[in-house]
Amino acid sequence: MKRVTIHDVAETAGVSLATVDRVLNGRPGVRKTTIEKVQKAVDTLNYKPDIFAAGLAKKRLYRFHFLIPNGPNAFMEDLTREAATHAQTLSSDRMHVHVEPIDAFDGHRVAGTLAILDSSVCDGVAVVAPAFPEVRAAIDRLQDRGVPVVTLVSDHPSSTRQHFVGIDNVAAGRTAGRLLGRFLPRQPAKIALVAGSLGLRDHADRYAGCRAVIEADFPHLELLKAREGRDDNARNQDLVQRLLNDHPDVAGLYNIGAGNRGAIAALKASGRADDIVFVGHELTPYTSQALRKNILDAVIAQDPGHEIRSAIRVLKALSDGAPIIEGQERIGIDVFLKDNLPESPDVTKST
Amino acid sequence: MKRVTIHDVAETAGVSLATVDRVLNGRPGVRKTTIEKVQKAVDTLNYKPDIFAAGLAKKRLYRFHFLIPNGPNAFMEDLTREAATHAQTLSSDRMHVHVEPIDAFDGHRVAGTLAILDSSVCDGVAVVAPAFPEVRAAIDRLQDRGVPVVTLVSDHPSSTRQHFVGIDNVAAGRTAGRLLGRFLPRQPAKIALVAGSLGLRDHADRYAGCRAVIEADFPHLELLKAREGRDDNARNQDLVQRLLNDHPDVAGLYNIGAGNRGAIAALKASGRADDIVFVGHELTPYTSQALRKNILDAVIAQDPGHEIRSAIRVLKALSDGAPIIEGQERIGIDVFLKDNLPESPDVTKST
DNA sequence: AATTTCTTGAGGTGCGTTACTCATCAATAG
DNA sequence: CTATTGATGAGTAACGCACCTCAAGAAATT
Repeated sequence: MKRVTIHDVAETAGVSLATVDRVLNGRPGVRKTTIEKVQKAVDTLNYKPDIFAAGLAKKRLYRFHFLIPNGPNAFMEDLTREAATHAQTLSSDRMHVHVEPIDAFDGHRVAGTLAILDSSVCDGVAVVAPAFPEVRAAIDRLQDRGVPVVTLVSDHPSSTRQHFVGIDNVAAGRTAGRLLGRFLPRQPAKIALVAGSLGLRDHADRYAGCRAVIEADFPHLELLKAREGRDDNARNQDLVQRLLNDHPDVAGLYNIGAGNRGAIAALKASGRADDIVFVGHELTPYTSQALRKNILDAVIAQDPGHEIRSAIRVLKALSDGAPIIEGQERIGIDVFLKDNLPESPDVTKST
Repeated sequence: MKRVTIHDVAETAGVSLATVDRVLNGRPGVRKTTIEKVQKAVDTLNYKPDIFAAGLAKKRLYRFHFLIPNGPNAFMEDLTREAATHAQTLSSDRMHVHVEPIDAFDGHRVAGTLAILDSSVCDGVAVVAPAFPEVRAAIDRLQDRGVPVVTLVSDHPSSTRQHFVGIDNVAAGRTAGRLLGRFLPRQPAKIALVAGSLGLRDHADRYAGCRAVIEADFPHLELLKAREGRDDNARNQDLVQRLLNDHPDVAGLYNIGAGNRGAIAALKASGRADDIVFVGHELTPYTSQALRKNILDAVIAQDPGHEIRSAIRVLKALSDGAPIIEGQERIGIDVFLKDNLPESPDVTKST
């Protein structure tokens, strides 16, 4: 069980240490046949470089920037908190995670933030990318400069980002639709929809997924036109209140985006919270409590901790040129009922 | 942004390198006041040892043994596969994960396997612990010998195991109960129950959770007496077939344990698959397909990949004497409908 | 044949810790 | 006053790899 070192590789390949080093680190000046000899030796010996020694010698440093929207959004706050927590924990692992709050509605500012980054200050970027063309362009340019970029939560499929860490929002919407369909009695009824903005890709995807399922499998249910509340609690409260007033026969409510607090308040005030099946997104102290109180009936969520850790793993792999284990990086669409809530609502303690 | 090394600590503490080393590694022969001086220097400089250098110098090796039941259980096979996959990946991280299949029904054999381990051959053990007193005793003895032990999937709360990696099965049962209650129409009906054995702690917990929810929130539903099929497909098929025959008014089915394949077959054969709400556990190729075909209506699951990774992290932390980040190690109770299934049914590829 | 270019060997240094040994020096006990 | 113990300094050899230099032989070019 002794470790295989470059010495062993050199010996069995019949070359010198220097040559092995040249091959292993892709340095020039080695004949093709020699390269193959070395590679064969590596394979037969199953040589793996010692990450400790390599890391030490390389003085490797992983400097990652996380751009996460600020603002009063509980989910983004969770993301930020998780990232900050890991920034602490991982500083001993030669990883410097820098969390930079961004204004998700100001594309130029975000693009500007991305524009000043390059490989001299940063080895990888994870960004919750607002869907502006200038942001997409900035991502592409960053990649050209050799900085790997992963998109977080919200994807930019047309950009050259190396990886997307997040959930399939169409599937999430389908899941919401099925829960609504199955929780509601099998009789004609209306379902009210509230979104942040259908201009946002994730919201549009969820909407499409939900609609597809309802139309296909629950044709007795009627989806009302989606109202846009910009993920704002006050606006959502107002919207839901009005929807409930205008439609006494609304039996279901799906909040596609954030701002559940407003919807919860309106539903509570209406006195119809028990009768209306309400499905929302993201686990927060508010949605947890609403689930416990039977105001919310189900929450579709993604785990911010998993997402941050996955993003870090992926960025590290990209920096190292290591392969990404797809199965490990798949973010699940979590379904929470009142019974399978995690024990503590605050995901992370300040330890 | 320069790295702080022990040299810096030694300098600002006004002591020698050797003394810093003694303090940092808890070696004897240092006066209390000196220890404090060093510690203060560490704090003010915010010194963190370089894991690369430390790992290299220490020639640290993490040898973990995973004892996982063999036999034709898809979930255990997944666990085994995940562990094996990580054994490969992590060998470069100086971790040697050894997977040892055990016979979960032979307590003495398992206890014997545990008995021959000690700190000279193994730095940590994760075991899917069969609920035999001799196994519990063996775990306790292993810990006494200085080998940290975590229980996996199935807990031994009364043993001295350092940690449990798995889900809260009462909550899982509650979740199943609520899904049944909400998916079924609000009218009197019977729910059939199949378990592996109510002598198994996890199964008993799930049963209790399900019963509690049904009785409290869905009193119009009647839970039939749980039949025990020993997680065996043939037996389960037989059981379900008989249950459906004997009770034409059965509207729901909850398979508490493994052996979904048998239940699925029986349900399919009965021609009542579409009408009966069927909730089961664990995501396998069979349950995935049954969900897609509307035979299964919901699957409660735990992610074997998460569990293996969590166990490894916990064992590593225990070996290092490092703290465990509870929030990160909490295993979620996953709910799968046909819409939020992971893309590929086989969780891991052979790369 | 002379010259240039390519390829390889030999060797060294540094990375930050760990885990030693050996030598001091002081305080304390006998 | 000496022997003993305790606390500390000083130094060093790994650990395995990355990266660099210098030199020399081989091959290709002119």
